[in-house]
Amino acid sequence: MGVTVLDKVPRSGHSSYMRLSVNKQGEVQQATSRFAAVLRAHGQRWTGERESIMALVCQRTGPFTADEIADDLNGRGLAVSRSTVYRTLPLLVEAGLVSPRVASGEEHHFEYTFGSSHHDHLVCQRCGKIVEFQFEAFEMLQEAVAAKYGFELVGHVHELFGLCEACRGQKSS
Amino acid sequence: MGVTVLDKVPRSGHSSYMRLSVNKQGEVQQATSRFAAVLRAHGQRWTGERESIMALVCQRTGPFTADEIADDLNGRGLAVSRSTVYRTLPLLVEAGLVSPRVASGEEHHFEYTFGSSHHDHLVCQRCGKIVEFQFEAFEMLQEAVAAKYGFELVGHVHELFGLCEACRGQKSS
DNA sequence: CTAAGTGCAAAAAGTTTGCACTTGG
DNA sequence: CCAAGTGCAAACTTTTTGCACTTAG
Repeated sequence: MGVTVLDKVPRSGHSSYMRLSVNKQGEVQQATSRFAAVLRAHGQRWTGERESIMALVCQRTGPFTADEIADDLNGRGLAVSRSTVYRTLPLLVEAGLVSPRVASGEEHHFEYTFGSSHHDHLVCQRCGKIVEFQFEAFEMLQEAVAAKYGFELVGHVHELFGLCEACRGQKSS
Repeated sequence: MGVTVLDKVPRSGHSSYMRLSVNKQGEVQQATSRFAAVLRAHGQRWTGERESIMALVCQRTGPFTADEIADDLNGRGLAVSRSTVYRTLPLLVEAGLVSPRVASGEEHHFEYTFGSSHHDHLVCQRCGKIVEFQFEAFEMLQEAVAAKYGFELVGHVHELFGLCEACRGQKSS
């Protein structure tokens, strides 16, 4: 059960860290070929733009928006238009590589959720602190529910909202 | 474990059913007084507009958008401006009466999630069919996770994505 | 080759804001 | 009373589209 505590969501920010662990690389490759396969199956094409987007998305560890991906891409000198990013993200969702996330009154958020690195969020409604958690039991139950209704599970969104320890004290601000 | 199968999300539609079961009425009252209390605690006011919005929101059984609420309100002859709805929904979220939901590329969705009538969703990515499910085990685990990190749980979002039985057949459309 | 994809700029959605007017406490 | 809330219209932000051009298969 891995845990990470972030201070507010780290939006945007051209964080040019393209270095990956060997382990992660394998996952990216797997994700990439899955995307390519899904596209092929739908008579769609594997383009350089889609590859760039995929690569970037795989690096992300937290929620991101379409706009952020576009900016990040351009920040790295990769010329991919905003429209293309907007057109590609839904494809990644369909392919089960990315999941939509709950947006708190702003734009839509997505998150890379392919492979083992999956986790869910516990969000403080007051200060915005996010705790990532992972519980095997949830994953198993989810599979069970999906199966019960004849669904093939592709992804999920699971966010818990509440007040963190610090904020519980000064409740009625 | 209650179950309901909807055919696509029933967006908008001025469905003027204001009739409530006695049981439901109690819940609405409880929700209303909670909202009033939270407002008071923050030095905010209990206005007719907020009451109208609350009442409407309590009737909703599925996801809705700010716009829908505004239209519905106006359809019932209640003059509440769109801005006010946009300004009120976040308050309802803070009060723990409403939870944000995952939006699939459109506007932001919310859902009334106060009281016992709570349920989660299983959504087909291809045809949009939604199955509502409720599993006690999830609720309990969620409380456990929140407690583990010192959070007081207010609400949650839990949506499963996949392909329904019908859509699994014609996968590569 | 030619259907699918892309970029651009324009349009459409969706959401927020400033300001003068109301109103709850 | 007066700080908080509201409506309206304008401003903004985010997302979608039409179209001419490019390109993967």
